[in-house]
Amino acid sequence: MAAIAIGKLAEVASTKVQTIRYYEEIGLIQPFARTEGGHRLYGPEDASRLKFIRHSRELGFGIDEIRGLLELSDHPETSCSAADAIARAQLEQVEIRLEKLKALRKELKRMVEECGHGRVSQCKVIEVLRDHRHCGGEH
Amino acid sequence: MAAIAIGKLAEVASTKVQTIRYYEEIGLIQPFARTEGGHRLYGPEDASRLKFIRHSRELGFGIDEIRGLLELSDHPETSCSAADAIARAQLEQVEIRLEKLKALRKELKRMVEECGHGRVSQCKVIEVLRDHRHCGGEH
DNA sequence: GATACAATCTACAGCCACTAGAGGTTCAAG
DNA sequence: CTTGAACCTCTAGTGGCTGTAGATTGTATC
Repeated sequence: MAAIAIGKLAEVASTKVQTIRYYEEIGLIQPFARTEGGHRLYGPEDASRLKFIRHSRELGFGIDEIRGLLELSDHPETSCSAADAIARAQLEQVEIRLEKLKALRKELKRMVEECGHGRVSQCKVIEVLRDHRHCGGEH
Repeated sequence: MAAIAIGKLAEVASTKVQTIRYYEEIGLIQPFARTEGGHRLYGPEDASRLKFIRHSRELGFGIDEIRGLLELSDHPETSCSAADAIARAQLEQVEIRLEKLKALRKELKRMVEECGHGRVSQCKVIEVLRDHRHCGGEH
């Protein structure tokens, strides 16, 4: 059987060894066995699982959501509406963050564009930070 | 003199009391005095300072950057180019995050749009999470 | 079989920016 | 003078890892 050590698993899934051990601690992934000396042993399906986790994290899913998605992934016969709901909720969150970030960029842009490069006493950057009312009420 | 207690300061700056104490711990703000019993006393300039800190945090500046901005704010006679640089760096970070978030939204959108609402075994959401290659190479 | 050295083990501390709680003290209103 | 809200300090927890120390194990080479 093609058992691999934790280092190799980390490599194929572009993760750190510690991260895998952390995922084990919180119950996301388990080695199928250990060597006599206690080294963790993983199979190919663990690599898939870990990649699934990492990809979900990249997409901004939290650990609890990933737990849910993994649960679903482990039960292919169930309806995928739960997965859909989780993804939709995440999309909504992303949209919200996106809007906030856009407002933020607008304000920062104005700040640096209005900077006269003189003394701090006339600095728009500092002034805007000092007084929220300069923001045009976007947040 | 118009000394106010920490609760009032928290209120006027829309902060939590604990947050102010935390800011004190890390050296961002200090009460000008204490009562005999040990209660912190603040003046109006502390409210401005705290608002400055909070607004900067809302704009995504980290504590160390805020430390720098406060330092500049305290020295109005110096050049504002440092403040400008900090703000520009922050703007750049925001642009980067914005781009990432947009790519993310795109992927999530495609995920939920392609979901056939059937079984998990045919679910696009799960499938995409499983295999990064479904992403169109955006990240 | 000995040796060297990389990889792994456990356990714990630290990161950021707070937030929450316990258990006790002080302040201000009535 | 009593009540009760607000305050005090101290400690621990959040999320999602990351890093370190010191010991042990696995493997390649001689």
